[in-house]
Amino acid sequence: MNIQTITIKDIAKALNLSYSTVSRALKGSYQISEPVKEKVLAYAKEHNYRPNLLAQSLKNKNSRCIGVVLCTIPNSFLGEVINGIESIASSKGYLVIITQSNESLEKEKMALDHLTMRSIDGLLISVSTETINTDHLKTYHDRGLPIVFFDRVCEGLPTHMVQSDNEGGAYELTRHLIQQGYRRIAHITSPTHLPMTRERLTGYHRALKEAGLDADPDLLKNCAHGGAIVEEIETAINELFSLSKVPDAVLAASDRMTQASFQHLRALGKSIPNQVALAGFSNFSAPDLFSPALTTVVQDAFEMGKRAAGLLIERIEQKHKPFTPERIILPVQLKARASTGSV
Amino acid sequence: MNIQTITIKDIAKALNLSYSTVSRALKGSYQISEPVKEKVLAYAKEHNYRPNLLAQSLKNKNSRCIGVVLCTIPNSFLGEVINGIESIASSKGYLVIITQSNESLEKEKMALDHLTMRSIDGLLISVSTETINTDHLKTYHDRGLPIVFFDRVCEGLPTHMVQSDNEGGAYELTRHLIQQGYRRIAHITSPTHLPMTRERLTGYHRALKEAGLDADPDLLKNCAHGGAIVEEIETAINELFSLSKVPDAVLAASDRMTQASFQHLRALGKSIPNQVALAGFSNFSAPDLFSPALTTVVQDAFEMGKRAAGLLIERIEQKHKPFTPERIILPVQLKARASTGSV
DNA sequence: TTGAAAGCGATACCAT
DNA sequence: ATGGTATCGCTTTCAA
Repeated sequence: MNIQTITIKDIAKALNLSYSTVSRALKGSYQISEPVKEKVLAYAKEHNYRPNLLAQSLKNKNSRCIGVVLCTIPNSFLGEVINGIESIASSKGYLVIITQSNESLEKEKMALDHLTMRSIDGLLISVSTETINTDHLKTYHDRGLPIVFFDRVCEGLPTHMVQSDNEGGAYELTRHLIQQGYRRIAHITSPTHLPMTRERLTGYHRALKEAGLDADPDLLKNCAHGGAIVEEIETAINELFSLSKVPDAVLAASDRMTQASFQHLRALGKSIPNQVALAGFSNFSAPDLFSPALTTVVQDAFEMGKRAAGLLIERIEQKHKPFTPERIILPVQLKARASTGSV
Repeated sequence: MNIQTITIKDIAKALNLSYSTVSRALKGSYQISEPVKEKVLAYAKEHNYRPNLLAQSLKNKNSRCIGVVLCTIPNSFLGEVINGIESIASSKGYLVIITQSNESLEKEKMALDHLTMRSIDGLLISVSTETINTDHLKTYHDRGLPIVFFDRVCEGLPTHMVQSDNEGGAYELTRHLIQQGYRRIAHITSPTHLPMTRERLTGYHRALKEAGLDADPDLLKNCAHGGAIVEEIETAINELFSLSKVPDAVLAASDRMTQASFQHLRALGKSIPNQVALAGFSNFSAPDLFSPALTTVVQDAFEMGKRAAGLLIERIEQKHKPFTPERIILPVQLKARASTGSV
């Protein structure tokens, strides 16, 4: 249903004008005389005229909507990204439609299909952990849908991407752990096909190498679902602690992984940071309320949303012009706290 | 833009049929012969026909979209509510459009205007703390927009509402605190014009009365912005602790209030639960990771979303039929933890 | 069973 | 400066 009071036709009839004149007057066209403009505007205001956006979209072939696909909304990091997206989008007059993939490729495709059927002007996406093949995105991209990746980006599509400095963050975290005296640092990672995972791994390795430490492959645990399934992380941690040489520190790759690791380490009765240190990528609103307070690398989620939305809208509004895909790397910030012995 | 491959007209031309026949065949109308139906469907599938939902909406005067207005997306409770809403909506073929009011009446009105301009079939709303007057909602409701309230409901509109058992929750929390030996229990509340606030207050008073305790008005602190502004809560707590008779327990009304109270009590160096106990309404995913673990009343956020969406869609699809406004009260669950001395 | 045509609301080209 | 009209893609009434 559409809560519409009057249409252009109503105004035209009431004022004895043609549809086109009213339409033009409403848009402030220079070809319409002042008196007519004023009359139309006044009548429109008085009768609370509101254009039918559906009809406009149908005619103009644009909807001033942008679609967002991400794993899950109840997530401290992504929630802030959404806020960043909305701040830019609404200032430019775009409506944001958010859909969730729940880490499922199937749902990601469905979300994409739905969004495009509803006519979106562009897409912002952080892919699911199952998204190895990107043909579904490529199809739409090739047909002209502007796409910008954020957070979990994908290689292979010539478009913008906005992400955190994953390598730098993992490097800082690892170096910090080493400085604190930890030597057997385990790393719980997301699926390896994600660039993000490889970048973090690179930072981790670089810090180890710089310190002259060996990278023990036993200390690397891969979580195929990126932490969506708690058991996965519990298993990883259990395996780590059944090694002959157990780790003395755990580096977790995401919000959920950090939290799940925390919970499971406590359940196992491990004392943090004495028996084992814990640090991770995370955007909890209050990591200092945990016991002990969590050492984290904080990403600028809001800025990520803003940048991604900005680039997308620029693409949408300059569709004709050629462009060079940009890859934006946002700096992250190490927050050393008690969980790594920093007091 | 619309990623459309072919239209009904294309199919009609290709198969030498009229538009109407194709349209009917696509909908599986009984008036179309099997062979024609099959031909059309096959051709449509082969050429990846996808209906233009904008055009359909314009014609049918429905959009199969429902709008949601809430304070803020990055919120553990509301995030889960959204998931509940989506689970029902998507199963019934509705797209969910989420907008935020950020506790501002102005933004709430704007969100409402935008949503209705985009043609939503119905609205789910949890009002902002500033929403005392509900004329903006009434206007749309009177014009036929189905509305269902959730969480922060409003009186005065003859429509469904879905909320938690606020009175019961506050009662349980207060009774628990009393049982644990606390006697001067402060209550930090949301704005008093919200039914939710009054209900919680009632529960709090009922428990006090039952235990034969006086309700000291000094122990009641009202936060006009419902916790959106941290300073507000800090001030409330500071005032409580500058009383001649300080409280020995604090009952917080929401997620954000609970967290902010926690943080500020710690900043003040108050030992929880020895110097002061803390308990509150909250849906943190891991209240046991706090130090000390938080005693909370947990609301069934997902169920709230499901019920609200279910009622709304029912209203949308049976618009003609008269209905009796329902008020659904969802049970809550007390989780006693260390912050109230329960260890 | 199928087709023709009007119309949803807005826009823009072509006239005047 | 203003009006007439076709069009966007789809649905539906009326006719055949």
